[in-house]
Amino acid sequence: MSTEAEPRLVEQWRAIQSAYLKTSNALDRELSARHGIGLNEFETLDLLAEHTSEKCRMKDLTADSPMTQSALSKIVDRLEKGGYVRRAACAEDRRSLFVELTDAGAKLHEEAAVTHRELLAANLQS
Amino acid sequence: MSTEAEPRLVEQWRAIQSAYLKTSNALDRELSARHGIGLNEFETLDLLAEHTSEKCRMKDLTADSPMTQSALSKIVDRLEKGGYVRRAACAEDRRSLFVELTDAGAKLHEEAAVTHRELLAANLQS
DNA sequence: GGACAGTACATGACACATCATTGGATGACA
DNA sequence: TGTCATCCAATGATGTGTCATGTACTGTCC
Repeated sequence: MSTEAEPRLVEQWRAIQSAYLKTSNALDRELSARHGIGLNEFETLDLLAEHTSEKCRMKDLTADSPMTQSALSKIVDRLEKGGYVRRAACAEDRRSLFVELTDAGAKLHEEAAVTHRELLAANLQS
Repeated sequence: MSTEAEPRLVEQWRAIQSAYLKTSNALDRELSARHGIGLNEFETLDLLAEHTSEKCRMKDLTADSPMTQSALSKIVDRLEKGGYVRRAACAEDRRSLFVELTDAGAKLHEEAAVTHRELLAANLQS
């Protein structure tokens, strides 16, 4: 709240902003070039890969992702069209849908994860 | 490069991502609600306000902003339509355009800057 | 001074995110 | 059981960003 704190906040914000934009642009560019998916697609695959033990509903994705429900629906559309993901009916609650990685999706995720980590290493100071 | 460094990188990345998205969403939302401009519009006004001593060409904006030249052209369109900014011919180089804050633009910037700092304080840990 | 590469900005086509809404399923309660 | 509020997911309209390109001007080099 003090007036003197403000310049530091603005600096801190610019640092975050710059780090985020630089890194996410690099990630998006390289993931697209090497694997044909954008950053948001990759992160969705990543969520699915973490959820491997339990079935993952659309609403679980929505809960764990910063993206909108609407956006996730369209991302899953694209992933499904690419054959990386499959929507499966949910017997217990017919409003819900399970989303599962296909084998191709698991493979893609594994490969793209290498690129992902590589770029984080290159763009973030450790 | 070491394998052990990777989890830390991923954590660091998620922290940046989360801080950025949370803060930029809050900024965008509040700036829109209270002042009718988005975050990128505000940051463009901010650049113009800093450049106050010298005239600012479109290309200076492009150099100082993470945005694309194309995006800036459209942002300036919107700001101009709102009466916050004015494009002025540049006699020395007729390809160039000066971009100047109008009085309304300076006033808007001043007001919005308060909101901006307030939200930074609320969203960033200091 | 004429040709031409390079620069400054605008614009059109396109990608993708959000918001608002819809359709269908569920659960609670009279 | 019928009604109704709520929930899950998809979809259409819209806004805004990028890329590729167009238009106009500049400066250089012959």
